[in-house]
Amino acid sequence: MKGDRHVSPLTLHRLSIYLRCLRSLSGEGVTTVSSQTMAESFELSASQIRKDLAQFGEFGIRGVGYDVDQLSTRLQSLLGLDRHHPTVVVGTGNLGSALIRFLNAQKAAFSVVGAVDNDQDKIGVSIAGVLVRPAEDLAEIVAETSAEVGVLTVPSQAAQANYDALVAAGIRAVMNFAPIRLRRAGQIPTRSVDLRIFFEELGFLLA
Amino acid sequence: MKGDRHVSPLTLHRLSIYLRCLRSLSGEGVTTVSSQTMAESFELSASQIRKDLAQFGEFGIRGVGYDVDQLSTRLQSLLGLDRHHPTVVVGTGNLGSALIRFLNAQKAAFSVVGAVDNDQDKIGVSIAGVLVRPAEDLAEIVAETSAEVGVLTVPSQAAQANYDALVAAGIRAVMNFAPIRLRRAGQIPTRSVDLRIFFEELGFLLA
DNA sequence: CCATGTGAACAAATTCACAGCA
DNA sequence: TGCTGTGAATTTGTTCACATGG
Repeated sequence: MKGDRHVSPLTLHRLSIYLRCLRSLSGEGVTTVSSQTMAESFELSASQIRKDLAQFGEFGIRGVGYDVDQLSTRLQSLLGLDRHHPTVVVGTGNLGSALIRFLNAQKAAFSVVGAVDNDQDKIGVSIAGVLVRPAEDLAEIVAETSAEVGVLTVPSQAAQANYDALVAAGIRAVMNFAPIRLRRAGQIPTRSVDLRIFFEELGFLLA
Repeated sequence: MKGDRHVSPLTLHRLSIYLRCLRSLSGEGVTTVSSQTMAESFELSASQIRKDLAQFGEFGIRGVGYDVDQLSTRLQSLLGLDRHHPTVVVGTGNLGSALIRFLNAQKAAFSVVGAVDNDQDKIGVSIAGVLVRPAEDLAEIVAETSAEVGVLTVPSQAAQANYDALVAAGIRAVMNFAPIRLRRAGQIPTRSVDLRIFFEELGFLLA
C-alpha cells in the first residue's frame, strides 16, 4: 500500500464490481485469475483492474495472476464488509420494507436492527423480524443498537428533517433514497440513490 | 445545439439532477435562476452547469440566467420524459412490487403496464392495479402493451435468462436490479443498478 | 516465460477566465 | 452591469508499454 491516498468514487465503485466478479469466479471453483481473463469475462479493462488494485497494495503474483479468494477477502476488508454495520431504516413504506427484507435476507455486513415510521398503521408491525417503532424513538434506537448506518426511505418533504434527526442521534453514515438533495450536517458520509434518476437516464437513451 | 455529440454518462446523470433542482425551485415559486445561484443552493459547480447545458443549445439569457420552467421543460424533453414509456416488471418480489407501486404512484413517463413472475403464489395477484401473469406470457404482454422498458427484479441466477427473454420479446431498454453483470444481447440500452454496491461504497467510507 | 505493477502518453472531464450579449 | 457560453488551462482518469520479479 502506498500511503492511503484519496480514492476516487469511480475506483471505489469498481472495487465493488471486482468483488462481485471474484465471488462469481469463486462460485465456479476458479482459484486464480489474471487481470486479462477477468477483463475479458466481465467486460472490464485489464490495466484498469491492475491500477485500481495497485493503489491498495501488491495483491498479485507476477506470471500467475491473483488468488481469487485472497483478493476477495482483501477487497471485503477494504470495503469494511468484514465488520458488522448495524443499520436503522427510517420510513417503512414500499421501498423501506423491501430494503429491510433485502438486507436481512442476505447475511451480510449491513443488517437492519431497527426501523421507525410515523404512520400509526405501521407502528408495531414486524418486517423480516424488525419491529417498526414510532419516529420519536429514533435516537433511543440508535443508542440501544449502536446503529452505524441510517437508511432514509421517507417522502421527500420529510427527508431533510429525518436526516438531521439521524445525524443528531449520532449515526455514522446515511444512505438516502429520498429524491432530494440533502443539505449535509457535519462530516457524516452520505450516499444518495435516486431511483428516478436511473429511469430518466434510460429515457434519454430511448430518445 | 451543436451537432448531437456523444453525451457522457456523467453529464447525463447531472441533467437529471438539474431537473430535480429546477422542479424544487419551481415549487418554491422561483421563475429565474442563474448558474451561480443554482450551484450555491445545491452544491454544484456553476461552470459545469453552463457547460452541460450548452451542449444542447443556448437556454440562458445573458445577464439574467435561466427561465426555470422553460429549462425544466427542455430537460424533460431531452430525457424523453414528455413521452410515455410503457414498462413491464419481471419478478414481483420485494423490490419488484415496491417498484411497481413506486412507478405507478407518480404519474410519470414510466408506468408499469404489466408484470410477470414464475411463482404460483404471486400469479393472479394485483399490485397497484397491475395483474401479475406467468413468466411464459412475457412476449405476449410486451406485444399487447407495446412495452418499451423492462425492469428486471429476479434473483441473480434467473437474471440472464430473463434478460434474454426481454430482448427476444422486443423490449427497447432494460433496467436491471439483479446483482449480476449481464451479457448484452444486441444494442439494447441497459442500465444496471446494484443496491448492494451502494451499501458497499458506504462501508468503505465508514472504514 | 508470463502477468504484475508502474511511469509515461494520452484522453476526458472540470475549472478558469473572459469575450460578448441582454 | 451581470450572467451566459466557450476556448484555454488544469486536473483527473484511462490506456499503453515495458521493466521487474516470481
